[in-house]
This record gives sequence, C-alpha cells and structure tokens, in this order.
Amino acid sequence: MSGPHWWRHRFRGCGYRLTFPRQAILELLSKTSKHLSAKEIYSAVHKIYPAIGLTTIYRTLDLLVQMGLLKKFDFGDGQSRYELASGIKKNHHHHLVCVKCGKIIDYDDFVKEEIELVKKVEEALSKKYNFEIKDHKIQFYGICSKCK
Amino acid sequence: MSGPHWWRHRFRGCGYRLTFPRQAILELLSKTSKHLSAKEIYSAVHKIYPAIGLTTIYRTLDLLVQMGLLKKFDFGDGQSRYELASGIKKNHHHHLVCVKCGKIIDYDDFVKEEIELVKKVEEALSKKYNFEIKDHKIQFYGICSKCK
DNA sequence: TCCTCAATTGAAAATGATTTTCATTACCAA
DNA sequence: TTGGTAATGAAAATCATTTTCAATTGAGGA
Repeated sequence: MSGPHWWRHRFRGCGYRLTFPRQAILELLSKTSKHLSAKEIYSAVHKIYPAIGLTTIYRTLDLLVQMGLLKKFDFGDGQSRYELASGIKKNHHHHLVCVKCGKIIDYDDFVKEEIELVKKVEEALSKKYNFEIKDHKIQFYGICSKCK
Repeated sequence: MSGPHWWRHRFRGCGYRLTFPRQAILELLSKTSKHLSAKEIYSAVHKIYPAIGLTTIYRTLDLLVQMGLLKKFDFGDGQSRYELASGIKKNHHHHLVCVKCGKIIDYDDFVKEEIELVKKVEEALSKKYNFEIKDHKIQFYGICSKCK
C-alpha cells in the first residue's frame, strides 16, 4: 500500500523470490480495472517481456491468489478471471454480470448494509457449523443496457 | 410442483420433447440434496440407462438451466455442479464452501434479511446501470470443522 | 395404430483451459 | 562471487466441455 513495489516485502516475508514475471503481473493488475483472464494477462505481459510463458502466468496467478494479493473469479465464460484483492488497491465491491455479452460492472453500493449482513451471517454460520469463514463472493446476473 | 412428472407440461410448453434422459436427470436431481457434477450425474443415470452418453448429459443440463429448472454452480473444483432451482423443490439458500476439502453446506439462515438487501441492491442497480437483474449468487468460503 | 420428420441422441473427434514434466535459468543468502 | 534452490519455459499431458454427424425416436397428424 506504500508506493511502487510495496509488495517486495510481502514476498520476502513468505520466503518467495521477487521475479520479473511476478512484478510484471502485479503491476499490470494494479493498473487495470478490468477482470483479466490468464490469456489476456499473458498477452499484455508478453509485450514487455516476450520470454514469458503461459505456464508461468498460471503458476504466478495461483501463487498470488494463495498469498491473498489477487482474487480469482468465474463469470461463466469458461475461464478464470483475476483482480487485485480488495484492500490492496481497490475498494470492496461485487459484480454485475451480463449473461448475454459478458460485460462486468463493479459496484460498491450498499457496501455498508452488505457488510453488516455478511458479518451477521458469518457469526451465525461459524457457530452453527463450526465453519471458519475467510471470504465471500456476491454476484448479480442479468441483462445490461446494451443487450436489452 | 404437483406429483411426479409435473415437468412434462413444462417441456410441452416450450416445444421440447420429454425424453428418457431428460426425465432421468430431473428425477435424479430432485431426489438428491447434493451438488452433482456432469460426470457424477452421468454415472448415476448410467446405472439405470446404460445407453446414455456423456454428451447428452451436458446438453440436457444446459437445456434445463436455460429452462430455469436447474442452477449451475462453480465451487472452484474445475467442474460445474448442478442443483434443482429454488422454488422447484428446494428452498432459497446459499452455499458455504470448504476451500480445503470441497465440502459444501447449504444454508438458509438470514434469508429474510438477505432478500431485503438483495431487493434494495437490485432496485438501485437496475436504475443506476439500467441493468435488468435476473438472479444472484452468494457464496462463503472457509475451512470446515473437519479440516481445521 | 401407423407414418413422417424434425428434435434428440451417442460415439468419436475436436477444442480449449489448465497442469505436469523436466531440463535450464536466475534469485539471494552466505 | 558462488552454491543451492526456487522459479521458469517449452512441450506434452490432462480433463471438462463442445462439436460433428449419422442413426434414433417422440409426438402430432393420417
């Protein structure tokens, strides 16, 4: 959260090395507001680092998700999509998915109310099922203005 | 909702034929409370109808989702999972996913509060983005009691 | 009940995302 | 600077899902 390459420490702390592919992917994702797929990330990084392989993209994305820096989403188009985790740079938000054209809108209305509900649910469910809740995903599906 | 084979009318109404594979898949899903994958559905139906092919399973599942009889989920294990749509036989509910063992718990606590919030969000978002909302999915992720 | 014909099906091949393998490369602590 | 190990890239392997296409079958009309 502090200047460029703030994540260097994050890697060190976990015993991971800070390599060019990892930096490139993180930088790319912190500059975009889109929900990129592995292929799209590959294409973008490939432009500035042609030696990179798709395999590394997948491996790095897994690692970053596991480290909590990224979030992985399924919007129903057959591939996973990634964005920086909330708190890293973006606000907490959820998604509106157009089931016709696949357009995705980020929204953060009602976050207060939502967080309240989520908190209640989390408390109740962790007691009832002895389930330790780490995260949640909320998505709305429908038809966007263009597709109507 | 009225006795066995109530869905016969549903098919007729859409101009679809009521075939054995379609009946078998619907019957299977209305008897289980699990979230079955295409392969699992194939195995189960294969026992009572060995001639069935995996292709038909996939096609039928797509059709039933499109008809609104089933819901399709992604719980992060690399395959889609299906259950009867809410209102058909089950109550409205959401899912708790164990990220370690993949166990899925259905819960329906706080449905009232949730529906209220969802209604608010839907109203606001359809106005703000001129987005016609059809459905939503809410999932919680964490560690189940066994995996702790 | 029988016929016709488009809807449906099944097998096999194709697709496409993701993972594995393995030899090579490159961080980084000492 | 160097050694050891984590990380990488290319190619092959996996695996869920889709497509192709010829054969089959449900259902309305004769």
